[in-house]
Amino acid sequence: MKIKNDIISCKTCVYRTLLFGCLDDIEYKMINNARREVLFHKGEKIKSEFEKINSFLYLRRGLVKLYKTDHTGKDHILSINKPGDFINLLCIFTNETYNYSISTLEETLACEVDINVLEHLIKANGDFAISIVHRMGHIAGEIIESRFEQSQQQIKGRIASILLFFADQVYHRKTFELPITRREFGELISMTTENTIRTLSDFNNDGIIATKGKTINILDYDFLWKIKVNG
Amino acid sequence: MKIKNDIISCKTCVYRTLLFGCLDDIEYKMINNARREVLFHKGEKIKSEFEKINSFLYLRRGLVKLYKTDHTGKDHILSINKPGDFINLLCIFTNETYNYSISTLEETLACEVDINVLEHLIKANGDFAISIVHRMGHIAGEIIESRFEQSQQQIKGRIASILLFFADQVYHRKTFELPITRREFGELISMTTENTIRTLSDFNNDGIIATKGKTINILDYDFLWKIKVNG
DNA sequence: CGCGGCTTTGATGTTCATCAAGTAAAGTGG
DNA sequence: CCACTTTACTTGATGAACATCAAAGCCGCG
Repeated sequence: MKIKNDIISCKTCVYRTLLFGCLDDIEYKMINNARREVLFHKGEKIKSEFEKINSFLYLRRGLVKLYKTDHTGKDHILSINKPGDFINLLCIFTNETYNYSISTLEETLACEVDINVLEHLIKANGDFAISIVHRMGHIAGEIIESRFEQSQQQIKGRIASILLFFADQVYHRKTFELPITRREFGELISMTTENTIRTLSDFNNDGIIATKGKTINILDYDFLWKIKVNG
Repeated sequence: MKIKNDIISCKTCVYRTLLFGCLDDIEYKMINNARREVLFHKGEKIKSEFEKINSFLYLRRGLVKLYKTDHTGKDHILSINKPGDFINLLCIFTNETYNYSISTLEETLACEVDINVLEHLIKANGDFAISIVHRMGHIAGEIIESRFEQSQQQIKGRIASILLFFADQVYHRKTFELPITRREFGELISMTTENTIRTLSDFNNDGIIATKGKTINILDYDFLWKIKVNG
């Protein structure tokens, strides 16, 4: 972890309008003053479950996983978050602790804002409060939707969903380097490493994708969508 | 559905302090004026997925299920909500539509508050905004936790969890009438009706519970808890 | 009384986890 | 830089968990 000193102003941040668009200049300066940029290298743990929440976090660059460890020591990945995501917004104002851990999958640049300043602004600026509540609703909706989707899918559908997630939401390309191991892939879809590998091999043999190590090339995008939706 | 005219004042409502404790008298009257009590009979659909959200709902009495229907027509129950729960708080301020349907499992009395009034109060009263955001965080935390739990459990653990949920959270008794059918039980734990019945029969034969139709009597509470935690 | 939905049990097959074993790749210390 | 250790990846065999199909009893309701 490295705290950056040559931090970029929020004014040039493409993600600024996502959440802070309704702040006036003075309020906005408060955020900027209470803010620090932090650079994490790959594989670093940003936050631990049960750690006290004292900042608001969002990603400028990189990729992280949100996960929980069960009593047998096995990890379960809740979601993978990308630039623009507010990785702790949903649980931030509970006055409690994180209910998941966060680790980086790539070198990651994050903004960290003092939670007290955010709380002050929610109290002071009604429009900002509304925008926070809106944003929380959207994040919750995504969680509900992904849970609903997974409960209908078998392993092929779940693998297809994750591959399409990386292609459409993260890399915006049909060829990309998978940022997670096969084991993490399994932890993300609640399947074993072995069956995850087997299914990826099946997709490869069937000509739906081409795999070479961590490189994935989606050959039949439409068919992958059919698998995602139907199974 | 029946709109009650002899509505009870919020002042005597035991659930009032849960969310409206920080409102002053004038604000509180605004809520009260924008509020109506609605009585639904058993099996009634309160809200449909894709319906526009225009009110805030919470339960005074009764029991409801939140669920989604998939493209094959099969229902998936997201959660069962009891008095005191804010059944649409998490998705309410998205300016969008419900992302699940809500139906009653028993005769249910609900309070419905105009969403515009709530939005106005969030903007005007900072402490109220904070309490809303806190409450949303807690609800989200419960969803994340239940998802994490389910991903580790097989059918026996999931059945045990639901039985303990009804005993501990809903009825506060070890003997109760199951408010859902066996099919709905399956929809709640993402298992088939047949295997749900089989497992309940196993628990019955093993002397962990005693079942007679919809009546459930938990005989070995501690063992049920072990099943919930270990599998 | 007959129909439809709920419940239950059994038989069968599919999906997935587990165990085992081996190869490849990546990190580690001398 | 190389030997060594660890971690990641892969395939196969086996059994457990679960879905599906079928059939029958039960119960409430028009």
